Amino acid sequence: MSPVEPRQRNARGQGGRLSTEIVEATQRLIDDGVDALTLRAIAREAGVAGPSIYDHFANVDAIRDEVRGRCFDELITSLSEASTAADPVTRLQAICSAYVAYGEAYPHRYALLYSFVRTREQNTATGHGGPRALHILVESITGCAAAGRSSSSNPYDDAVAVWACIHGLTTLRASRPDFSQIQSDETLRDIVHRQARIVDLQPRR
Amino acid sequence: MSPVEPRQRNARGQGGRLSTEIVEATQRLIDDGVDALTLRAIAREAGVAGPSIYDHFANVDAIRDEVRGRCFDELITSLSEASTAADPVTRLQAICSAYVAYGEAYPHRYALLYSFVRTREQNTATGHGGPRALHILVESITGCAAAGRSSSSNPYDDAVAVWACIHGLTTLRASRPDFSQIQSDETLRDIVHRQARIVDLQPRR
DNA sequence: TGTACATCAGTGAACGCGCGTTCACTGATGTAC
DNA sequence: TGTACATCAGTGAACGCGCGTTCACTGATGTAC
Repeated sequence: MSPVEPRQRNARGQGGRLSTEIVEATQRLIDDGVDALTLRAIAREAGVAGPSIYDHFANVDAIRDEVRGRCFDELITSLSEASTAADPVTRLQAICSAYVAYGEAYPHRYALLYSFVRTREQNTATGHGGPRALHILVESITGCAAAGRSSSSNPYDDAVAVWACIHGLTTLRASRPDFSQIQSDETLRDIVHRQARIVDLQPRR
Repeated sequence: MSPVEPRQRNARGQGGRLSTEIVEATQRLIDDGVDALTLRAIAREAGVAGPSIYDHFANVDAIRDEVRGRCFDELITSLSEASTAADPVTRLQAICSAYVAYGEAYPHRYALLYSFVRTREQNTATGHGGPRALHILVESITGCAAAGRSSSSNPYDDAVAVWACIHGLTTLRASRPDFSQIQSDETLRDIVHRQARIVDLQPRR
């Protein structure tokens, strides 16, 4: 549990590095699904004494917010990297697959993104991940419509619908891992196609 | 916080009533969004000494499971009661509205329904709410298809899709209360119509 | 080149608190004789 | 009708624990002279 050899303290002038180590330690605890994220548990995981946290963060919520922001960045990066295919429908599909895959790979990080937000400051501080993800979807659906592959007359509205639906599928996959229908790629495909009003070139079946 | 006059103990033979009072107290705490649901907090809310809980429940998880089961029953009842309209599309829409409305009225109860399940026993003990809700959707979509109002060739698959999507909309509404697009009835209507493959008699607009 | 001092990056002990859990108990109410 | 006893529905005190937070401290490393 605790590291065998004691942590080597950062060199003079490198004190800020502990800040990153604290955030990474917290992310590990979140990934492990710990129920109670405490300051002392974070300090233990980072290999540091409890009070050392205070030089870098005011409290656990501040650390959690930092992790949340990182996770949003990760997710957005993942969506951008998936957005490479030339065919607009393939691209939309890849973006949505990447979205769901992130939630599947890191269910606790994903849950953190959409956890109840206590204060308005937290909301405005880290709440931009949703709109950024949404923007990628809007662009993608706009591309499908421009290519005549979607009958969407309002890509923004349809992107919101796609977002809500793949969010639902992602969280259901986490809470019902035994429900094969929900885990199926086919289900994801159908949901996205319908909400994005994709016009199939050749109807399936 | 604590009741003014001390709780009157149950009459002889009525000891089991405290069990219900404990569950109700826990539900109040959950509705209030308390972060840490502790045995002592539940006892305080129920107006009872901490150890008194042990006569009725082994631990907090057992109480939470009981609350979870009740909430599933509530939700299913609410869906059934909404399922009255003669027109099958109106009926499906009413069921989905009731679903989302439950999550809106009791966001913390709804979150409890879909929270991570620790043990398989808990899952099988209270996990039947999902399938029951799903069954109502399957029947409703089947009704739409039979009336020629849905082009669904597989009501079960489409019901799963509808379920995942309205689940996503419900949780997004809770975590993004300021996002008006998500709160809109129009968005809910569009999502359900598309996933249930509803054939509009007269195209909108 | 020495040396005194300042600063940096943390540590260890201590505090008061709420927690889960145990244990012997209490007082009201029913029941056997 | 009395009375001793059993049972029921809890209670209060106590325990050991982990928590957040404070405070004075430590020891390594840079810097001024």
